[in-house]
Amino acid sequence: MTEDFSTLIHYFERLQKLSPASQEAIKAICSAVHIPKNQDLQAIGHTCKTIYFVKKGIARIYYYKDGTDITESFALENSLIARVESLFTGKPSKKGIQVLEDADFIGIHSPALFDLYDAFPEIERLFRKIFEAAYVDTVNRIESIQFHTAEERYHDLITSSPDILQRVPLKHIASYLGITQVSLSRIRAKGAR
Amino acid sequence: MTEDFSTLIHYFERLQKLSPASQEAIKAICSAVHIPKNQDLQAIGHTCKTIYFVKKGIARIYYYKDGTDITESFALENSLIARVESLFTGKPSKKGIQVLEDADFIGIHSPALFDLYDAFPEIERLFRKIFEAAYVDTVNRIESIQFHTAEERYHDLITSSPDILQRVPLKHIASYLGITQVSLSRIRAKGAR
DNA sequence: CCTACTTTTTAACATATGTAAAAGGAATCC
DNA sequence: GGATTCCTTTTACATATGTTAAAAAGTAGG
Repeated sequence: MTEDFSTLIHYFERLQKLSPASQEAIKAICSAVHIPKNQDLQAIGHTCKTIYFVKKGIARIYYYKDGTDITESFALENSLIARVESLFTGKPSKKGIQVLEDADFIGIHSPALFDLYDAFPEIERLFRKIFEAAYVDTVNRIESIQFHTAEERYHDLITSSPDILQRVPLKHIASYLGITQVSLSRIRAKGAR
Repeated sequence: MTEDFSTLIHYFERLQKLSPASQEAIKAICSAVHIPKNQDLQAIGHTCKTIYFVKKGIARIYYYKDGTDITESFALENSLIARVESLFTGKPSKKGIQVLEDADFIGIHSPALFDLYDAFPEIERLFRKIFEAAYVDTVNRIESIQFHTAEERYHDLITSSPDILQRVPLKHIASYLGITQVSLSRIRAKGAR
């Protein structure tokens, strides 16, 4: 095990102080994963048993709705990505994770992680905090989707992630915003006027 | 303390087995609250420090968006309600909780609850599970909002909560669905044809 | 460099939902 | 029980977004 998981431990420690024993326990269930652009990190139909940390690159969670490809979310550097609706229910996910730029991930094996909760309450606490924060983000996103126009959401997105336009195809941004490519094009044309 | 919190303990035990000591610790930070119809259980601007369990009645979380009253969610009997974006951040909430039918709640004081996490890991685990499940629901709700029409969401709602139509004003259902009363009326008229 | 493929834009038309105003119903209060 | 207020529906019109198709622009491979 020569891999360097310190980036991840550092990320975790900003949320929850971890004893050396906890840190080692976490590292022991991590693995490094490199995936080239346009490949799937996790396929549709697969039950999610790994939480990924993005060291480098971009990934997206996507699924098919009536035959069209929908992006549920993006994950950029220094963030976690997982299909929680499968992770927490144990059911196969209707969603996949695709890599949009050659990417380096750290994978955390979730059944092993959940086993650590008994021996290391601070690890359970860490992930409680992580998912509480993700939950709050998701509640706020509902407000954003439901009560802002697609145009407002587009401008919010490029404000919060200015480089995303250069890094992911517009069609994925359109489906992420809940609109068609055509609508997004119109919005962009309008903004350029 | 003559109050009966056994409904709540029973609700919790379906998710996580609790020792008698944990049960007593939880009961010690609970209180019974009765609120009449149309009153606020928690006001807008107040920092959320109580998680409520609905024993009887209906409540909704609401806020104002450009002056119009928006319902974020409903809570019926045998469910928990809290403004998580305030609960987990400690910031004042822009949302309030209003009672739509005379209601009986059990309030759980959240700072006291979070203090229990150190002494009772199984209580921390219980609430981790509760909020993980709520998180999954919220992720699924985004899919529902973004990729189903208002009409589909209306029919989904009355399928999953058939009695809600009789119990809450349509205007709240409309804003919950992300549409105007007028649109909801149109959808209902269409269905009756 | 040329071809093929993918992505993005543009155009024309259809539809769902929003806005505003008015009217009909239902509940509440004195 | 009449008046008032709130809730719901209806109408007419405006607008945003969807759908389909085609053109244009950009990208990748031989």
